[in-house]
Amino acid sequence: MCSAKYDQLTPSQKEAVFHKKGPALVLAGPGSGKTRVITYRISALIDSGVRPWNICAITFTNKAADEMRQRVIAIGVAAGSHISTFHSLCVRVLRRYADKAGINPNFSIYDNADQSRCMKQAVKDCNLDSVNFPPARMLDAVSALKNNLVTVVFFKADADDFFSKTLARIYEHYERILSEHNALDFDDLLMRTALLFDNCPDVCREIGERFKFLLIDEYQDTNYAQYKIAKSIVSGHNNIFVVGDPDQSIYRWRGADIRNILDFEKDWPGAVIISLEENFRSTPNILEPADKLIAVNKNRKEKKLIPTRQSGKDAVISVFEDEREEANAVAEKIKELAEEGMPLSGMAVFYRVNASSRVLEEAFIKNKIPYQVVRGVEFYNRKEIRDLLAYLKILANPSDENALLRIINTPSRGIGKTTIDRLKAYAVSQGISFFDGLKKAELIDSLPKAAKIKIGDFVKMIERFKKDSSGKVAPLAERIFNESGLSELIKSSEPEWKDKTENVDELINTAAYYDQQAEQPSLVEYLQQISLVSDVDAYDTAAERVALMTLHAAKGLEFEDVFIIGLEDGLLPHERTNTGNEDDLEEERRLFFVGITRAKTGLFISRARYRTIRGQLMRTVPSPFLYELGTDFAETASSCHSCGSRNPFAKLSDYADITTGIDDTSQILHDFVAGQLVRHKTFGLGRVKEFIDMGEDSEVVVKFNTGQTKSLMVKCAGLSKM
DNA sequence: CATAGCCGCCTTTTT
DNA sequence: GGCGGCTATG
Repeated sequence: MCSAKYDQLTPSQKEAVFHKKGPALVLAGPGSGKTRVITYRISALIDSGVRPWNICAITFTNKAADEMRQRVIAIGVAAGSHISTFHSLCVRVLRRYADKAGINPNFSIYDNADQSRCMKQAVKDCNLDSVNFPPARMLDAVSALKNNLVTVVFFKADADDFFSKTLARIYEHYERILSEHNALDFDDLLMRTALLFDNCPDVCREIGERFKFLLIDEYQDTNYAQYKIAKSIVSGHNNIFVVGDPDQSIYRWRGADIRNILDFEKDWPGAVIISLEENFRSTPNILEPADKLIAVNKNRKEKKLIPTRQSGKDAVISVFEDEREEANAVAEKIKELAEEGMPLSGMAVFYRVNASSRVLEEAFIKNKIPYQVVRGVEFYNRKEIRDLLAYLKILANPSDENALLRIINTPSRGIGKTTIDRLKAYAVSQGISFFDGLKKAELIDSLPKAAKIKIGDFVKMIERFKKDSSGKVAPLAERIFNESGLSELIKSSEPEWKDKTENVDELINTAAYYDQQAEQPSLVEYLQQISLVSDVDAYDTAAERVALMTLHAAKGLEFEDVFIIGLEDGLLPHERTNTGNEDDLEEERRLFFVGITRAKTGLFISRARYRTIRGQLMRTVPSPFLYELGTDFAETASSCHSCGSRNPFAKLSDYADITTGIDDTSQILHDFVAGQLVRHKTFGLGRVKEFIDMGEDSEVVVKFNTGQTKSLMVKCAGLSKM
């Protein structure tokens, strides 16, 4: 505590940073210095004599981990503490204790694409059709089970109704396929680690001794498996220190359980609770509407956002004709701000769904504004990248059938579907892996001679690569690219061969970077690492470019000026959450809240009257959230209404009026949209379920908040649109 | 067996 | 509007 470096902390921040031992929960609103508290706490612990390697800090993304590492070093602490995400930590643990976890340490990590492939197969293997049992839904269900540490055996024993029993079968088959491929999915990483700790007290103890202090950021977004992992690690000493904000919990759909943070005191008796309510990021102009919005959520602990900054410019809500006008206006406003001196890196545009980035990109290109779409995984989803990685994966893990099937005939080498089917049948009949089946192709009677030769050549090539797969990754990747025929394949793809080559070069660069930074480069480790990259990981904070990202990706970031587009019912809140489930709606509200509170001084919210959805131009309904931002806010806008500024094409700076938009829609009486909010004189608020267009005699089916559903004649019903 | 073209599907958010 | 999978054709 000797150092002046802690002087700038507030009293509550200091209380958190210098918390000695035992469990502590830091309830911290947006912009209150959460990450700073963890960073300084690492430093304070080390100052007090704790060895760096006895500290484990968990962040939400790899990007956040990288930044925290740099900050820890920047405030004068030598590196050495373990800072990573839960998933990365689990991979390390699982590799180290693979035998005790009952897995092969060279496991592949299966991403969404791999998972759906396996799930499709699993559904098929159960002789079920994918209409009644959509693989995507089954995957969600299995993921939820894994997040709650429900194993196949456990779930099977519990399944009593038809659906559960069927799901249990699907789950079992899916797990079998994964294990045959020697693969783990994202949820497995957590579940297997949690179960390992449960089953092997010695491993648990060893980890607990290694990590004498556990710090977790974004604790509101941890799921049950992560909670159990944390609990196991600290079981010997209870030195758990978590930081989070229940109002920023936006990953419920992924199993995040807000009770982890709400029940912290119950879980760890004697826990110290520290609140950080002061906001150092945003002006009151931004915090006020944010506060009013989040206050609408019923399922929450009340908490005020206390501004510490001076008032600044007003937040703005604008209406545009369609998504192109909206995107254009955003681009123009950004250009204007840039001309006034705002660096491009200080501005960001947020949207609910990734698909929204397209229109924005076009507008940015047209306006010649440098931008970056923050979407890291996209790179790894490119065909040429996946192909090259598949070669590497098959070397690291020959059981990885997904990888093998991907490259066995890429580039074409005359091994077609029939050959593959025969090979597969043989492998299954012999109870060996697909790759081992390939090696024995000579013995398969059903295969023509030509096919055997081709397969033999392929196997020889893979074995050749395998011989130098033990050292650095980059030279191996380069060699495979040149010798496998991938390089020619790409060169022959006419218009985009240049882009593709650049992408491959980029991949080889990342491999080279890995080689250089790793103590002992290993192909397996490299592959496992890149499987865990997240969207934000690709975000180049230093680049002088405007950042475009989803609201989810925006978590933990901050910008001087923030644009949030598409404030329309069905988009934000998203229609998939219009299930009548209040919890889902509240999560969407929190998502909007997270977006708003990323802004330091400028907040520009917008919506479009029409939006192209699935290639069709649709009339939209304003997001109900717009009405929750507060009356002052709405009045600011309507005062402009009186001055006659109603031009929907106005720049964002010329306040368009949100109430104008409402008036506009309510005047058109013969056109309702399913999902739309309406009000009836006697039944009150409701949502349109169906619109039956019969001109003057049109009917509309409305489900009212009272619970009843009514079919009404539009011309007599006197419905007003909200 | 390869390729092109077509049909029909889905389409939230992500480690 | 984009992709995966299927089919028809070479």
